[in-house]
Amino acid sequence: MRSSEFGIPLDAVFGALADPTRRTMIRRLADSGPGTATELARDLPISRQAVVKHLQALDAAGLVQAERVGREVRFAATLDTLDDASAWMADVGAAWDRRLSRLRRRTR
Amino acid sequence: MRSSEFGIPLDAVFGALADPTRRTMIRRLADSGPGTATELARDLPISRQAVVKHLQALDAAGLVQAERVGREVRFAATLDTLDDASAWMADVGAAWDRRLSRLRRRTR
DNA sequence: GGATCACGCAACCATTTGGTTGCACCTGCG
DNA sequence: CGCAGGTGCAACCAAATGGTTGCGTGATCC
Repeated sequence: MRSSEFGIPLDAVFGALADPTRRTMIRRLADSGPGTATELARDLPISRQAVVKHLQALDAAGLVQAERVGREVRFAATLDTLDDASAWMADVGAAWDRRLSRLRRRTR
Repeated sequence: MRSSEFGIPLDAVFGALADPTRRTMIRRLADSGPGTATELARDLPISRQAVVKHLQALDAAGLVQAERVGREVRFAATLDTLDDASAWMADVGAAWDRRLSRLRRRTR
């Protein structure tokens, strides 16, 4: 099981997901479709600039993708990256389960 | 479809997973079995105290469980919590996919 | 009983993070 | 053209993070 070749972005992905505001944003983008920083900021208790910074974090993690449309910049969720994170978790979980069954077989 | 009732710990879980040292630790615990802070510190380039702090973070996230054995404290991985995180990601992914297929049906 | 080993607590430090405000720069529209 | 709306810096700030060191306490082993 070609485990363990997880790239560098895990830091960024988990880091991005660690913030509730950021989670809210990507959720919003995921089910209401792409939007601009200014739009996002309208629904949130923080300034547009704060939103921009969060979007940068999400972008760095590959969780969001920017596209310029005239004078505005629309951000869309790109959730392929979540797979890497899922894979990592599954991998650790597998190791643990493997160890447990090994033990179970041995003891009592 | 019991979606959306994700507890508070998502912050803690993703936050804990965001740090490479912490990921290394839980991986180590997952496939080499439980260990103490002092042991962990031997394999890592940081002090025991730093390891302790990381373990606190992992514990707060419910990713690790402490058990006192005589004069030492052994930490074991408890990965049920990962499921919550997985579920969250799956949920967002689902929303996104739903939206995509809705669009695909509509445009061209 | 005494030396030792692992742990717990606290102070302290540098850097990162999440947020703000102010202002300059484009781009589209009437 | 002129102006309004959206973006893009940059400076600045408080709090959280990841790390250190020093020292006190408690269990174990001979």
